[in-house]
Order: sequence, then structure tokens, then C-alpha cells
Amino acid sequence: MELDARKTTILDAIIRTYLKTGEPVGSRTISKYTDLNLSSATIRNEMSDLEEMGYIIQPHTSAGRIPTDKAYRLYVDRLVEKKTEQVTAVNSLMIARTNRMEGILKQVVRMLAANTNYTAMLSAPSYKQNKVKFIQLSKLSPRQLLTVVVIDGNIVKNHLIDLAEEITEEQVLKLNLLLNTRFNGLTLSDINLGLISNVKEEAGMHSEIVSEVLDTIAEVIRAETDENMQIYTSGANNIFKYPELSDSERASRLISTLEEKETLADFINADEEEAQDDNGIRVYIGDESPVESMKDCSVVTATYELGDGLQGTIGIIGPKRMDYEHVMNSLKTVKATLSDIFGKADSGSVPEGTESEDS
Amino acid sequence: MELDARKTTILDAIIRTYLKTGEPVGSRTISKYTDLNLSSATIRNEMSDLEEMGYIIQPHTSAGRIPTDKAYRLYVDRLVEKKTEQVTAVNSLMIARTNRMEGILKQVVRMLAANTNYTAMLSAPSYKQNKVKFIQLSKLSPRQLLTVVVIDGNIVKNHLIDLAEEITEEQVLKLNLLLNTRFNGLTLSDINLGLISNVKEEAGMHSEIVSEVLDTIAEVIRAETDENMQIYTSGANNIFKYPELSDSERASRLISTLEEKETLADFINADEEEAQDDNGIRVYIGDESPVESMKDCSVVTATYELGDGLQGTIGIIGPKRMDYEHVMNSLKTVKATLSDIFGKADSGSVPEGTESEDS
DNA sequence: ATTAGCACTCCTTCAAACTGAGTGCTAATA
DNA sequence: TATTAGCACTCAGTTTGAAGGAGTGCTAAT
Repeated sequence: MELDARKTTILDAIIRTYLKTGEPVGSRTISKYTDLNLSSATIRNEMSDLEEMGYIIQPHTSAGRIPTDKAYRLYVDRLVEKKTEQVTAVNSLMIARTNRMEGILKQVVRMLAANTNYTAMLSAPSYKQNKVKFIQLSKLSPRQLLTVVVIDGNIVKNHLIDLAEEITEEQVLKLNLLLNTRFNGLTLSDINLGLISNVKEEAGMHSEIVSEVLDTIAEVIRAETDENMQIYTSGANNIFKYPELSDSERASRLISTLEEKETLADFINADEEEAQDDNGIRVYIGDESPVESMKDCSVVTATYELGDGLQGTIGIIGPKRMDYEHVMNSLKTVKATLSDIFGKADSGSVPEGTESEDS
Repeated sequence: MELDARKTTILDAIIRTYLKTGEPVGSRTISKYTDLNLSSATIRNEMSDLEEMGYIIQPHTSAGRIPTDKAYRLYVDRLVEKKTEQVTAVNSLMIARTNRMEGILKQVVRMLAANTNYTAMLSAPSYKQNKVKFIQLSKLSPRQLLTVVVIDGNIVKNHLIDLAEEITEEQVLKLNLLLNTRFNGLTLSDINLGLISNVKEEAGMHSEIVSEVLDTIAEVIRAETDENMQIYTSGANNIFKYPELSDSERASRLISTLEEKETLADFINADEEEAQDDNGIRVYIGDESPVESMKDCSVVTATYELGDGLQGTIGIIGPKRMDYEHVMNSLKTVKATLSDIFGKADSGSVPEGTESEDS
């Protein structure tokens, strides 16, 4: 059997109607809804075919039909083909003058959730391959050393070290020089234990201090690559707007997944080769999701780039009958907005607010 | 009418039973439950009295009784009197060797939620009155300046500044000196705009650069005092374990409150004079809560101190029939554990992990 | 190929009937 | 006088069955 034009139209009508109502849709509804001018009986025949082909199912005999994941997939794929018509320019003004990136991101994710009525998530930009740009040690007190490490993209990390023994200004100066000559320009992954022990030798100072300093730096740097990814979510309560998600059991599972930022990271780190259109938008429908507790949902994600290799992910989590069109447009807009605010060429200029925050 | 010993015993039995079951408790249950050896009829008479006195109510005629807020209050107050018998030493080993404070706090709050089966929240320690300890400017490139500010308690803040014009090493050195002499030892609130403009003049350098640098520092410092308090929550899904909280509407409101960290801050900043026992534990029952959406819940909070003026708050949010005893013990334990891990005297030694993190 | 018509299914709603937990009152009892 | 047994009554919750309605599948007619 083939999915001819008429079947497509009918399927489309079913999906659209179901997206709106959330109720199984019957043949008579479609018969009136479309401009095909077919009687409900004919529609029934076609629906029977569509069911056989796996695009729709009946939740129980003598109920209307609801679209399957396969149908949603088809629908989304066709949606993606339509070029970005109107990226409804979301008012950048809405984003108040918070010049701390964290604040802006939080606002963005909140706005996204409010705007779509679904749950939104956003991962703060992070780097994969970046280089150490600058290292500085400062003596706070005879036994206390402040380490500041700047990596490409102007991410600043710092750490305080308590020394077992005192250190002189001279030693600090020497260490600073050594560290900068040896580490600058290396990627985070280049800095392995081997290199570190090399430098330790080279330093030639009382090795205890050097050890401590280097270990700290190594750890600070490593911490960045580690999955200490920051993920914000908003609008969790929106799931209660969709009866098919809001029974206790499902809701509970979802909420607890949203709390587990680590799990959400699965979406961010999802297979790069995953089908994704030229806007970096990915759509996971039901079972396609990498996360178990979201098998009853659809998740749409987009990657935003801030230039300089810095990138993050935004995502919307909603029922399978989500308004894909709206969601995809919203994501496109946010993507554009974020790039606008932060995205500058690699000119050494910095997104304001890339400063670090204490936890 | 007076609350004699027998009435107290009965009320206690009612509360305890209701805490367990969540169902209205009837006279027969109590008649069996207590060692008073009274018939249900007698209990009924007493219950009738207790109802008149405002300790219990009937949700509807011919239902059992449930405790009112007044009853819970009584119960809790009596509980507090009992001295901390056994602070069941929670295994500190459970807290894996993450040496980043943020990580530990997240783990603590998660553990707390799992342990109590309620929702837990935790605010990261913050300072009220602290002094600038160290300021350092470093030249990253001719037009880029890294500002590092260390405040008392060894909180480190940093920020990158893009300069409109180039700056020389000499100027940086001079500025460093000036900043440290003028700002060191001042509390965050001491540093007002007046002082800043003073220093600007004093610097005598090309005022644009100085302006920019100072503004930045001021802002960085101010940001700390601002309510950028970090609050972690965990176990939101636990509310689904309690039918009285888990209907869509209530759950939705609760969840969205939990998302609004700002609202939760109300508990942290709650009136200091609020009744609080010598462990810094506060109990809000129902309407006593400062937060509207938690009128159906009870909230128990405790303040933990890390010495050095550094303090934060831990809290448990659950149904009014929460196991107050267990919760209070858990909080005590966590409080102790946190102080153990981080709390050192003001020796200049630092809780590991007070380093800042990029967002 | 399409459609009208009809029997059939099964979810939903509603009200009535039933159940059981619990109360309040009264009269008997210790 | 305090306690208790007993009984009538109340009312939420559950079950039951009937009615309604949406929707289907099939068949025969167009």
C-alpha cells in the first residue's frame, strides 16, 4: 500500500486535529475538516489503511484514531522542509539588562517555557577543545596561593591553595613564568599527568609546593572538561497542562528526570550525526528519545553557537502532540537571539558576564 | 476546658496515627492503639472536646478526625523539648570524595531528599558582612584586563574587562597598588559610589580606563551582596508520594515554586527572631509558611554555620503530616556533617572547593 | 470507487443502591 | 460520677446497571 496524496492529506488532518484537541479523532470530524469532500465512510476506509500502515492507532475499539510516533516523525520531517519563513523576532528587549550570562540564560529558558507552555531546558555554553590562555598565581598570604586559569573563550577558573609550607614572592614569580611557558596554548586534554610530572621536575623547587600547585591547576582545568555542565530548566509545571502526562506516576518520573541534570545531558551530548536540519534542530519523538522517562514525550533541541567554538543546547520537552511548528520556530528565534547577544567573532572581545561565579 | 494528660495522650495518638496513614483517624482506632484501655465511646467524648478546643477537625461529618495546625504546633513544640538524643551519625563516607563544594552540596541535598522522602532544599553558604581581602588586575592582552577580587571567607570573584584603549604594564601595577590600599578591609557595603569616584580622581590616570576598571570591580563586588543566592533542591517528585499534595493543581503550584529559587529564599531570609530552637531549626506548619503555595505543607529549616560568619540553610518541604521527628533529626545530622566537612576556624584555611565556577 | 445505512462495540456519564467507617446520643453499668 | 454498650444516623466511596454517544466495520446500493 502506498501513502498517496489523499492519505497524506487525511493523515495530516488527523495529526493537526489531535495536536489541538488531544482527543482521539474520528472519521466524521475529518470528513468535515478537510476540503476533500469525502464522506466519513470513505475516510474510515482510508483510516483503516493508515492504521494498517502504522501511522495511526485506536486506543480502544470504537474510539477515534491517534497518530503514532511514525506519523509524528513524518509530520515533523515535512515541517522541516518548509524553510524558515518567519523567525518571529522575539523582542530582545525582554531580556532585561542583566549583564551576567547566567542571569540571561535563566531568563531565556524561563521565557521559552512561558512562550511555549512546555518545559524548557538550556545548557550553558561550554567548550570541547580549548586552550589554556593564561595562568596566574598570586600570593594571598605566606601560606595561601590564589590560582587563576584563563582558557580560550575567556573562561576564568580559580582556586585557592593552602600550602603546607611558606612560599616566597620570588618562587611565585618563577612558577608563574614556568607555568605560562609550558602550558599556554595547550588544550585541556593535552595536559596529562605525564606533562605535569615533567614540569614538576623542571621547576626544581621544593617539590611539595610545586606538586600542590600543579595538582590544583590540573584539577581545575580538568573540572572544566568534566561533565559539570550547567543546565537550567523551567516550566516543569507545564506538564500538568497535558492530561496525558500529568497522572502522578508519569509526572513524578518526569519531574525527577528534570532534576537530574546529568540525564538531560544525554540530549546535549546526543549523537552528533543524529538527523538534524541545517538549523541544528533535532526532534525526538517518543521512543526516539535517549531518555527512558521521556518515552511519552517529544523533545526538540537546538544547538546555539556563540562563535569561537563555544556552544550550548536549548530544548523543549512536551507531549507528543506538541505544536512542533511553534516550538521549532521558538527555538530558532532563541538561537538567533543568543547568538546576537553573545556571539562575537574571535576578536578577543568577550561576552560580558563570562566571569566566574562562586558556588 | 483543659488539656489534661489523657486528652494529650489521645491527641498525640491521633497525630501519630495520622502522620503514618494520612487518613482521618477514628475513635475505634485510638481505642485500640493506646494503652489507655478506653472504649471508643469514651474516646469519642474526648475527641469531641478536642475538636471544640481546636486541636482536631472532621473533614466531613462521620469521618474520623485530623489534626489542625494548632495540634501540629503543640506536637512539634513538645518534640523540640526532647533533647537531641541520638544524632544518628549519617555516614560521612556517603559523601564521596568530591572536593568541589558545589558537588558536595548537591549530594547533600539529594541524600536528604532520599532519606526523608520529602523535598529538600539547600542554600549555599553566603556572607552578609565581609571584607575585601585582595584585588588583583592582570593584563591578558593590551586591551584586556582580568580582575580578581578575593573577599573574606576566601570567596573569589573575577571578571574580564575589554578596554577601549591600551594599557601599559606600569599602569596596571599602579592600579593594583592603589586598589589594594584603598579597598582592602572594607566591607562590601562600604564601597559605595562616592568612594569609587574618590579613588577615580586619586588614580589620576586616563580616567576612562580607571572608570571602567572601577565600575567593574564595584559591580563584581556588589553582585555578591545581591540575591544571587544559590539554592539547590532535590526530591521534588517526592510530593507525589502524598496524596494530599499530589493533585495536579497543588503539585503544579508546588513544583513551580520550587523552580523559583527566589521564592525559596524567603525561608532562608526569614525573620531571624522567628521561633527557633537552639539548633537553629525552624518549623513552619501550614499557614505559618511565608510562601503562599506551601500553605498545605510544612517546612522545616535549619541553619548551618561554617564558622567565619559563613552560613546557609537547609530545609525540608513535606506534607503537614510529615515525620517531624525524623526530619528534625536528619537536619541536625546534616548540619553537623556540613560543619564537619567545611567548618574550620578562621585560620585562613579554606574550605576546599570555595573556588569559583563558570556559569 | 464512493456512499448510505445499520448493527455493534465500548467509553462515559449518571443516578441509584449498597457498604462501611465513624459519629452522637441514650440508657445501662461499675 | 465516669465509663461503656448499643443503636440510629450520616455520609464518602464503591459498585452496579442503564442510557447516551461517538465511532467503527461491514454490506448493499449508487
